Amino acid sequence: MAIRPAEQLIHKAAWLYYAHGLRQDQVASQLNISRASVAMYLRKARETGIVNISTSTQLFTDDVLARRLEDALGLDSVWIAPENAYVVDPATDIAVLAASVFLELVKKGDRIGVAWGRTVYTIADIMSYADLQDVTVVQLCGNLGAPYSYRPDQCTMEIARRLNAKGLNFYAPLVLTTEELARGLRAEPVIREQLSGIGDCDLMLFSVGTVDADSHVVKCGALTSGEMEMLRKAGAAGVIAGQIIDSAGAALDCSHNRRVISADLQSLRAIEKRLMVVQEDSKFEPLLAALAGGLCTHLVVGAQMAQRLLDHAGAAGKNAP
Amino acid sequence: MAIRPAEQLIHKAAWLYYAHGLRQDQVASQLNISRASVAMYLRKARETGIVNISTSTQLFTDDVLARRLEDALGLDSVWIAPENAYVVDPATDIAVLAASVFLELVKKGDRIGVAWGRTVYTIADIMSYADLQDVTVVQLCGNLGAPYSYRPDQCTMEIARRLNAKGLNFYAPLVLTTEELARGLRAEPVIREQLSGIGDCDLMLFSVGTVDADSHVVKCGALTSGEMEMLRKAGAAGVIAGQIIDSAGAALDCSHNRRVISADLQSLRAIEKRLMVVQEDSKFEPLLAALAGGLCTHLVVGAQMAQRLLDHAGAAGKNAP
DNA sequence: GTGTCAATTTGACTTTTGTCGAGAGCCGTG
DNA sequence: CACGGCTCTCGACAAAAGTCAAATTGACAC
Repeated sequence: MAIRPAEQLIHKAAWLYYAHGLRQDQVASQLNISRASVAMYLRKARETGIVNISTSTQLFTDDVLARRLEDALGLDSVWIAPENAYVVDPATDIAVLAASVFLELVKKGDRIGVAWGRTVYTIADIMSYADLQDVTVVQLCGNLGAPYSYRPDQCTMEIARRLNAKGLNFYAPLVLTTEELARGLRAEPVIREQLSGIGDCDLMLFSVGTVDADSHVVKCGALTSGEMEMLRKAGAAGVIAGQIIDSAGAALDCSHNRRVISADLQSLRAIEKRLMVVQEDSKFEPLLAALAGGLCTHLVVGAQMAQRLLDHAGAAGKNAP
Repeated sequence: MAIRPAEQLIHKAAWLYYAHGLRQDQVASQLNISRASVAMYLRKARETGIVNISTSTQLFTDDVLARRLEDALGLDSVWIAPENAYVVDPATDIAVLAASVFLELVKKGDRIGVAWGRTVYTIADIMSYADLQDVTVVQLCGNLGAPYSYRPDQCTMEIARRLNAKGLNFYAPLVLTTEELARGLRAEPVIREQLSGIGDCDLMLFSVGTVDADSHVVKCGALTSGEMEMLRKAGAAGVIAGQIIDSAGAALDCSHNRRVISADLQSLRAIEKRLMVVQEDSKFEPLLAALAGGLCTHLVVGAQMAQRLLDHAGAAGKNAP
């Protein structure tokens, strides 16, 4: 019988195996199929998120360093990926941790804002599947016109797919050529609606970009390296969802920001849980800017970066009083 | 080195294996231990709840029968354990499902009320481990003086142990000989505090007892079969947390209820999620009584019982208009 | 009818995992 | 300091799970 085995069989096999603790051959005889099929169904069950295998990220917050950072920075929670005994490379380790943390923070019924970039896409890519109900994933900023590897819509859709959620894409370019056009587009009902819905999110996933010639926004063509150079001289310190922020974490008053279609920082701050993930050690300054702006509540970083942050906070603390 | 490998190693092994997807031998070489040890740590990780393997109970609510029951009874959610292709026996199947559902409903930070009885204890016994933070499990009624297999405190403690939660026991007998003594005891600060804390629970797990000579409360010696006989004549229809309810689901006006140390039904109804589990088909009448009293919001039953409930609701519906 | 196609299933094989008893280090005790 | 008792660890074997190419099946078009 080559009838589509439907979710029914997958679910049943998963139930017998994982919930009742039967062995695969026992499941096979219960369902009158071969053990090989059972093995296949179980793989599908894991890939679909019908079964969920998660490991506690407790240890990574229990770290003394993490606790001290939480206090020093006034964050809800900090996770630190240890960098001594890493598995593949520090960046991947951080992404794996971030994916677990993210899945731990998602609740059914949630509305989730997702930014973009290499970090976010890496997380999406290694994230395991979940079968959450009534979850919506919304794109936080416009798209890139040119085809590029880690596009905002790709990040959004991939995460939505993994969570078995609805993905809400942004059908607008990230950056326009004139401010007037950007204003006009923002006023469009479809766009306006999406932008105003961002504040209703329960959770947000993002990273922060650098403001040098290697920056993501430069490489993807949203800005030339010359423009970036000028912006940096004007006080640019980081990039959040396509927008330039200064070292205080406020949106920089510049033409680029006025030509961008993206969630404004005010709306982002209205989101209860804002998970920021930083992989590269080179993102120290941008990270500081984002923290200064109170843009994140939950943070995942590597051990090295964590130490730098704490040293910085300690030094600043000592200078202040 | 026979130093206690602490949670540290267990956690690390679990992380590499489950989050990073390494094989056991790879984990072993990473941690410089034998693969056999890795296998052992992983088992411990599962037993501790450091890793969590859960399977969606979606299918059991998606059932048409379940949906119709939700509507007919006005419940938030109904799960039906299919009884045709059962694994061990219907009762165990129901308990396995109930345990999964229960774990799905628990959130960290929750306060959970737990009643007692064979059903509750069975669920506790097969429930997998979880590593939840800040969870408190409170006992909903007093204890039995005589040693008995499914004691209230055992149910509470076992569930607390599985969830890695704090267990709050009731240091009072379930039923006293005089009403006066019961009143006095209820007024005791320790007891009063515990009783008044019940309404603050987020979740409650309970079953309902029968009111015949085979009843749990009779077998454990809280009531003689003669007393039970009289209570039944007086309108007793079921038992909830040691208290007798009538067919409308209200506390029966009787001496026994006045001599019992237990959460009053009003407090129970203040709990947001009230999960009731019924294993035996013989509990049809008690179940109806509990439903009539609006005592549960979430229900787990077997297919046969579900069908009877729906037939009953349908018949009642037809008679009414 | 019957040929084609894609999906599903399976048996046989390989790899991975679970388990057990033996051994080794640690500690308090006599 | 020798002695069990204890826990942790490991090697080797047995059991279970993963994988793949080949076979079967039903649907559909001709």
